Amino acid sequence: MSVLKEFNRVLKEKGYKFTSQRQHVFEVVVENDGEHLNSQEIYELVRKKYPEIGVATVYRTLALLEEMKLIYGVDFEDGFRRYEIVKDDKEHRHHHLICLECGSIKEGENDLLGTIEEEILRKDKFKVTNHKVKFYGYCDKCLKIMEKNNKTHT
Amino acid sequence: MSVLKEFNRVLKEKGYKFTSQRQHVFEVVVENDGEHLNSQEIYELVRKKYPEIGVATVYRTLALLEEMKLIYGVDFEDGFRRYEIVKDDKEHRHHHLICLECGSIKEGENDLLGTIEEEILRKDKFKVTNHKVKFYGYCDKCLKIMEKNNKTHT
DNA sequence: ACTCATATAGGAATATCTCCTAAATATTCG
DNA sequence: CGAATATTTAGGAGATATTCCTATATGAGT
Repeated sequence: MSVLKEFNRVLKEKGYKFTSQRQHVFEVVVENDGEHLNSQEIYELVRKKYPEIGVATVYRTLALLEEMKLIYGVDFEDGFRRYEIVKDDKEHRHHHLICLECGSIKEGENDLLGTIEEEILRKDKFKVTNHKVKFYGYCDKCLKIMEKNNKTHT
Repeated sequence: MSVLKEFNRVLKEKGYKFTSQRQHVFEVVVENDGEHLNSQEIYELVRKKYPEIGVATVYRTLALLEEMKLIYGVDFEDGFRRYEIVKDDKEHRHHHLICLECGSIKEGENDLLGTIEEEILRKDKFKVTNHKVKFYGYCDKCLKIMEKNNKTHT
């Protein structure tokens, strides 16, 4: 699995050790891409394959992975820090569409915000290097359900 | 002070009571607009004027104010939930510019994101009703300092 | 003022996450 | 391979932010 080799390589490059704990945590995050797992959930999943692992190690490893820009922590305001994989090696250029009805989280298109960031540089003299963007509203599915309910009500 | 009367009116409208605790919490948030106070800081400030207040009451009141859409909680990932006043009575249409160098938080222009939200409706079939947007980067001041340091280095 | 539902204080409880330390382990070098 | 060494880990204690619990207090309507 080349993604693991790459992980090993980046670790060594930065002088970190390649331990089985780190490997397992990384694997779980990779295998559950798109799930937005939180630390607890990752801990539970890792324990299935590596029962001896400690909570602190999971937290440490997640922090390390984030520092290495392999993963990315998002706060969906549910009390947990949730993680996802960084896809491109540049910046975390994407955003989330969070449905207020069903709670689903969809990842949005990249690059929508580029022009805005230029405008911010012009207007506010602020050089944007990254962003965390969450749009709240209603997903396609829930919109349709709500429309139908409205019709039956009238 | 008409803002307090308005507060009283909205409380009654929703069947909530106008207590001095709620009044003091609300006042502190209003008086420190732009400061992005967290719950602890609000608690401390309220205690100066109303020493008997309890922590739980402050949390409850902040949750109530947020539910009433009078204030708005933001997570700057420093471990605290921070609050600011909702200015327009519609949506929280603004964003934050967070400097990675000095940690300053500036509030950005409204309405920058309107066109993007239209595009999201078209492309993703997702109806946006609100957003939480944080841009990370470097503020004017820090950019200048960094430029200067670069020059002296070469 | 009386009534009653709601709100509060205060502390205990919970939950997430971090710190601490002795033991374990990855990596390097001979 | 095996020894040396610095890093990493497990496990639990600790820290911190927030919520829950309950008897008491208080606002609002009559």
